Amino acid sequence: MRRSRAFIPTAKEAPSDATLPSHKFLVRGGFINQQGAGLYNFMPLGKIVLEKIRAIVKEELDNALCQEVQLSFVTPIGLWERSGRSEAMGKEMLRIRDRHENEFVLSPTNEEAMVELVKNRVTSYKDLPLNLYQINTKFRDEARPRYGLMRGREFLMKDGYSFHSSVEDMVREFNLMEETYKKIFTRLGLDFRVVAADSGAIGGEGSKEFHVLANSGEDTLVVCEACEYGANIETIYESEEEIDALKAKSYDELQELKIDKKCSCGGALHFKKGIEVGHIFQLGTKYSAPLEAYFNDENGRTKPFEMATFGIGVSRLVAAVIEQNHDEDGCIWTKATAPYVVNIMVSNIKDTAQMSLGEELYKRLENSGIDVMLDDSKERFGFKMKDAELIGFPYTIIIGKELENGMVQVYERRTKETLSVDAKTVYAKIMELLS
RNA sequence: CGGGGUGUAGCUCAGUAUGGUUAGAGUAUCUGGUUUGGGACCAGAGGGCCGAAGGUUCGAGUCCUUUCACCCCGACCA
Repeated sequence: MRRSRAFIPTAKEAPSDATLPSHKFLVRGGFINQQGAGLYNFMPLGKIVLEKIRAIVKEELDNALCQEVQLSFVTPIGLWERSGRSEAMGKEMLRIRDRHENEFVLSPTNEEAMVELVKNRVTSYKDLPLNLYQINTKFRDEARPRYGLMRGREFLMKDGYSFHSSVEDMVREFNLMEETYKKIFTRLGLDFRVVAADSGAIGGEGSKEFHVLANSGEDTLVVCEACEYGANIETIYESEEEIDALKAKSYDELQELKIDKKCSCGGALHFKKGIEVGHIFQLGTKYSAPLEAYFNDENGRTKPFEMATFGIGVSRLVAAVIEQNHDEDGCIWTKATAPYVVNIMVSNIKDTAQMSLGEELYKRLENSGIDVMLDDSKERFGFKMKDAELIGFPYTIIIGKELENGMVQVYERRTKETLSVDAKTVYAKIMELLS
């Protein structure tokens, strides 16, 4: 993309109500803008990031033999009445009426719809297991939406549902999804923890949450510094009385308290703040039994499906990446999530030598499949640097006055270090950095 | 859902206690000039139904009523 043609309305000032870094920088960087309470528009940069995350999620799920579908966003109220969740979810479900006065719900989640989809279409144990997912808009009418993309009312979520002929097979899939989720978050370049969790309104037995570690997270986790153990503190309160005394304390107080308890591996336990970006549940027959979704087993017996469900907050991940990766100047995208990985900054576009080198590099990198931005805007050097830092390109090639000596600079956003490189070898250098 | 707050230029905000010329600033935008390695400088220009609807008044951004929207604290919540 060329900066001179791009719709990237960056701003010096953040909206006064934004408190989180991700909210401030995503708005200032021209990624998103607010449409209403808990409602956000994605502008070109935000849309690219969202699609990149979505593509990685899809690729890993497809590798694990999950299949993507797309369920209707507007669903008849009857679907929710049959499962009893019309009542249970209450006002969080946004209800609307059509011209015939029929009542509908904007899907907050899709267990019912997915069970209905599979019911009577898969009727034999021979056709199991089956794992279907979608990456689609959800709407939850939160009492108080806040924190930008972190807790919106309308959001993009991947929700997956698996169907099995036995509990053992369901647990196998549950474990497979845990591994798949780890691959996804690792590929995204995130520092995360898998923790034992409370299963909340969805219900079911085994449940694990995936948290991106960030100071601004809304959840408090207890994590072991030595092994992989981690738990959401909500769960611990319920199961371990001795830590219950800490319940009333604030997070800051918690930080100062030493937990005498050691992890079973012997490592020390620490409190961390986390952003929940994934949640997997073992459902069993919680939905299949009441909705009468049955199959025949090898003995010809009719049984409800054993089910599990798997969620990833795709639009929340956009914010989570920034909560974990930013500094006072703006966003620091990971290589996998950056809207453009390389920014070629032509310091003075009136300088034909600078401009033609910029164009040449732009073409070469694009031909190599690199997502690259050519900053051919008329702005001055300082403005362009501030802009690049705010947007957060992982690398910026600075083509400026040093070109007279045949040199350009490679600026790394995360470290803010600048490396002087011969203009002739900068392409190879970038390819090396990106490999 | 309880409690509190805010709506004035694209954005960030003054102005409202005590009603009174033509509603301001910064920033952004446009023109021209000077600049050209860290959001530059000078000069000029455009941009407003003061959230909306009623009311009081000779006169309302300012006072009253209603309403809508957004935000903050809490409760709730994948």
